[in-house]
Amino acid sequence: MLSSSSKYAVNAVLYLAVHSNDKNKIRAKEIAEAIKLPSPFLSKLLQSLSRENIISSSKGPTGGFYLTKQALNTPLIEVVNIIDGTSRLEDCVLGLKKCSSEQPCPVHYSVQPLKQKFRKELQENISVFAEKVKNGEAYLFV
Amino acid sequence: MLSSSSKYAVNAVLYLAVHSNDKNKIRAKEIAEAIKLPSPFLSKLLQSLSRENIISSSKGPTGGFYLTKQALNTPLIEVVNIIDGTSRLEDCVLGLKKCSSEQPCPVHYSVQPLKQKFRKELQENISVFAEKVKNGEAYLFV
DNA sequence: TAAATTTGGGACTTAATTGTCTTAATTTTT
DNA sequence: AAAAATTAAGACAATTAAGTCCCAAATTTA
Ligand code: FES
Ligand code: FES
Repeated sequence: MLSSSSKYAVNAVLYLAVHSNDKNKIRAKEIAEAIKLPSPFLSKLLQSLSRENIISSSKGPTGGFYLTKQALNTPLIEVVNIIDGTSRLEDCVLGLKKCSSEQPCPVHYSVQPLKQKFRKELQENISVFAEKVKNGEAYLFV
Repeated sequence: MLSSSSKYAVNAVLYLAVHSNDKNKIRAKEIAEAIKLPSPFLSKLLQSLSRENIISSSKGPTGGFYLTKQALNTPLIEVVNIIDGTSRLEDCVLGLKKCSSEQPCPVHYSVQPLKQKFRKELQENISVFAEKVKNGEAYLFV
């Protein structure tokens, strides 16, 4: 449902949400080891997110990636949108040019409401999902 | 959410459900033209479905692909399962080895029920979706 | 029986995604 | 000022998905 890249990106962002802040930056390599991922590839994803100001970064020794307090209030879906674009979650499931009730495909009324709810659930802020990890309700990279 | 291949396959199967029967077989080329798809590629998809007995086929002139009456009672999701496998709709959205409530990822409780409903909706028989096309409630390949 | 038509199967090509590597720019420490 | 550590950027390689092609097998028609 999501590309591998955006799965990695979401995991990494939630890892940052749990472990980092502006006083405690985390190197790409550390995250990559934690979530068992090739570090150069993760770096590229983090750079994309940083370029779009979803996460923050700083160079040099003691540098790394981190989330500011206000960044925690970003809807999680924005991470997906930057890596995958929006079409994956919005396009017609059967490939029609446009997903609409004017010209619905045969499965439209069965699945369109679910697609919409899916996007809505991912509109929750990063902090909401990070909180679940912090208090042991949910797990990353297992 | 589905691969391009299984989108094509579902479209083609529903086209057959609407237009074919054991007395009226349809050539791959005709379907490919109707749903605007490269015919050799569609042929391979139809052959996979035929091998798994989701659809029927016969060779030679007057040959082609078709759906028997009982084939109309196949759950639509089987088409997807044959082309994509089941994992795409069952695996953890964030890429955990296993999607489960014992070891849930941070978005599990938000999206797992939706994934399940999605699969359930596609359990409806092929005939149910074909009927919508026949009576003008839904459209193929637009 | 021969020719024509269609599916079946597999090798091959192309395109997209995923992953790696090299070098530059920035910052900190010494 | 120099060295070390880190992100930034982009070229390159490998893998997977998508699409093409060729020829064999089966069936119908003449
Ligand atoms: S038209 Fe196909 S999902 Fe909406
Ligand atoms: S564990 Fe991630 S969706 Fe169920």
